Amino acid sequence: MDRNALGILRQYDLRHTDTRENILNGFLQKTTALSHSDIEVYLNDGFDRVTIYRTLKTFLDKGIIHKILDDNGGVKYALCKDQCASGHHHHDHVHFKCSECNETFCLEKFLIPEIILPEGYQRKDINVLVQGTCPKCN
Amino acid sequence: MDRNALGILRQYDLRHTDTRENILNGFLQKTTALSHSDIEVYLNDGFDRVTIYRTLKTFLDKGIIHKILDDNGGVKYALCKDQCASGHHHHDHVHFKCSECNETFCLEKFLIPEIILPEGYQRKDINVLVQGTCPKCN
DNA sequence: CTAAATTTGCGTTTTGATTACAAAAAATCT
DNA sequence: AGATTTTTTGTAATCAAAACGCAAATTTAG
Repeated sequence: MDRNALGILRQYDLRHTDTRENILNGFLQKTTALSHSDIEVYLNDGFDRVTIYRTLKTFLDKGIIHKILDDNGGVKYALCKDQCASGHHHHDHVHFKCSECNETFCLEKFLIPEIILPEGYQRKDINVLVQGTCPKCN
Repeated sequence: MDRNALGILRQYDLRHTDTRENILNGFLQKTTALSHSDIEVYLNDGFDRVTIYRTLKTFLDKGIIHKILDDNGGVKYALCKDQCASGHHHHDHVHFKCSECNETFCLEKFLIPEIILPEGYQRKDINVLVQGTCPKCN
C-alpha cells in the first residue's frame, strides 16, 4: 500500500502539486494530529495560508485525512490509515489529547465502543476526544 | 431544585444582572445547545457581544454550563443538568448533532461507555459527539 | 508545444475573540 | 434612603482566523 505522498495523490486522483506533496509529507512524518497552524509552521511559510485551507478541504473531501475535534473549539487533522477503502471510512477510533504537551493522537487500534442512542436518533458519524496525559508526560 | 434563572444565580453566588438572567432563561427555554451566536440572536442584540463572552465564561467557570464541541471547529454550551458540585463535573453523557437541522442535543440519560486506552494514557476528561439525524428530521 | 483545466497567490472583506478603560449597576453599610 | 465599595457592562480598538473573487501560474492531456 502506498504510504508516500505521490502514491497517495495518484491513488485519489489528485494532481501532483508542491503544496499537496509537502502537506502530505507533513502528515506522514508526524505521528500526531496537525492543526492548520501546525501545518503553516511545518511548511515554514512556503505556501499561502489560503492554499493550505483549500488543500485540507480537498484532502478531507477525498477522505485522505479526517477531522479531529479540539477542546478549545478548533479542528485538527490526521491521515486516514489505509484500511478505509475509499468512500467507506471507518475512523471510529479514539482520539486523545494530552493536556500537558497539547498533542493529539489517533489511537487507531482503540475503537469506540457501541454507544446507545435514544429512539429515533440515527447515528452517522462519531467523534470521541479523550483528554488527559500521554505516556511521555506522565 | 432551582430551575429558574434567579435561583441558579443565587445558588452559584453570582450577582443578579439582566444579561445573566436573560442568558440563563435562554438556556432554560431551549432544549438544545447554544452557540455564542445563537445567544446573540436570542437576545435580539439587546446586549453587547463582549458581555456575552464574559457571561459564558463566568457560567463555565462556575460549572453552570458545559462546553460541547462542534464538528466545524466551534463550541456550543448547555446547562449542566444535575448539580455537578462546582469544580466536580460529571457530564459524561453523549452529545448528538443533527446534520439536517444542525441542532445539538445533550443526551443526559445516555452515558458514555467505558473507553479503553493504551497503556500509559491517563484519562481526565472525555467528549463524545455523535452526528446523524434527530427524531424530528427522520 | 499548445490548449484546457486546475491550482495557487494576493488583496479584500467578513467574522470571531480579546483587551483596556471609563461608565453603569449591584450589593453593603451606615 | 444615601454614600461607598465592588462588580459588571459597553465602547472602541486590536488581533487572528476564515472566506471570496480574480488574475497568474502550474499541471495534465492532446
